[in-house]
Amino acid sequence: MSETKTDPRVLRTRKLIMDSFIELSEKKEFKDITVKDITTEAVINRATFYYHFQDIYDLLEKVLSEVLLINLDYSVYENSEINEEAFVSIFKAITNFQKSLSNRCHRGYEDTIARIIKEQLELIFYKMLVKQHSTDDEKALRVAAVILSWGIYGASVEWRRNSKTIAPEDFIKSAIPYITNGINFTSK
Amino acid sequence: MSETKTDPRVLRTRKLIMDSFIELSEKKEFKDITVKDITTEAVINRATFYYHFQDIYDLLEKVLSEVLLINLDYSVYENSEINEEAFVSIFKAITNFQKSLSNRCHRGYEDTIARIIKEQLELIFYKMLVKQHSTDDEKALRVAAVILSWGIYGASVEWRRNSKTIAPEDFIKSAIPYITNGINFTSK
DNA sequence: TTGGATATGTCGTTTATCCAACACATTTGC
DNA sequence: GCAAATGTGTTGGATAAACGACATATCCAA
Repeated sequence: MSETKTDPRVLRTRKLIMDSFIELSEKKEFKDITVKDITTEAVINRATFYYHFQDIYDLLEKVLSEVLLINLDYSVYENSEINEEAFVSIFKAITNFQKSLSNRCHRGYEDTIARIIKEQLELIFYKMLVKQHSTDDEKALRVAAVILSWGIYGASVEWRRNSKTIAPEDFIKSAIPYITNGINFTSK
Repeated sequence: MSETKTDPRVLRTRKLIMDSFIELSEKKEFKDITVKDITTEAVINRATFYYHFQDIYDLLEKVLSEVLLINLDYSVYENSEINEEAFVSIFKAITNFQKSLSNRCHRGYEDTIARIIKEQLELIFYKMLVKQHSTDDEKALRVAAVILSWGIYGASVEWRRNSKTIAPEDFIKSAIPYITNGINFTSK
């Protein structure tokens, strides 16, 4: 709730850097983008880059996390408990996100991207679980979040591999009954 | 030529302030715009405003000068000596500029605006005269620039008062022969 | 008229950003 | 293969911008 509001300078600078990176990544592949490119585009000093990010991989992570989070948060605010609707919209968010990535050619960073997606998913699911079950068994909820995140991410991998012709919502909907029944069974 | 390049921070901040001011001046009249409004819109600290501008009138001057200068510079680079074409395009720049102002309602500041326009015109004309006549009689060129700036500005006032139905280019073209003949006569 | 609210301009301190320089790694061209 | 060029990550000192506070001015409603 009460986030200590951060210095407007850092907000500006971070946005400049991230936007410039996104801009550049529409023209070149990630491996061809240098820190100098980014700071030149953003018109900030190269040293300032390192004030905010550890290196260019750190930037990649944070940009991807944020882009993904924007999609996911939307799904969450629309329906703030884990139900069929939420599941479907989160799944669509993931597939959308991966589609936008494939346009930007981050080849060779699939593992990094996969990790980021799962991390963000886990965060989201955990938040929702806490809201839904106000238990204090934090660890159990964390594990549940891990399971859900890996599961839904795995589904997106599967979808991309075989079933791109099926609409994402139909693809995920077909499996949901089994999952949700399972969840209801164990938690009630 | 060799302008000492200025700190990117000040370029950014000045642009933020000026853009915010222009943005605000499309919604309110100048007299209703406060320094706080501007700095809030720009998301900069109020003290920073005073680091760059003496007060809000100073900002008005600089914004107007810059907007006008953009128009004028274009005219100058297109044809860098004072001839009929340059005269016409400068005249059009002035009338354009005044038209854009009348949309933004700077009522009560006509005198300020008139002064700014003449100052900028004088600057432009002086530059062009220096380039054209590489004499070292600086003072004479300054006086000539004053005459030209007042003259062309006066023409724009006259045009706005009576002849808005005539196209600016036709309006100014009708008078040019007499002026340029005069200039050629005295300088050759 | 008064008093509260809002705007102005300034100051001292803290923090973010700039800049030039450095040592080191990687790439590129010959 | 080597040299030159380019990229990386870090440092120390200089400067801009942020922030909170202040005295003062202006405005407006009670």
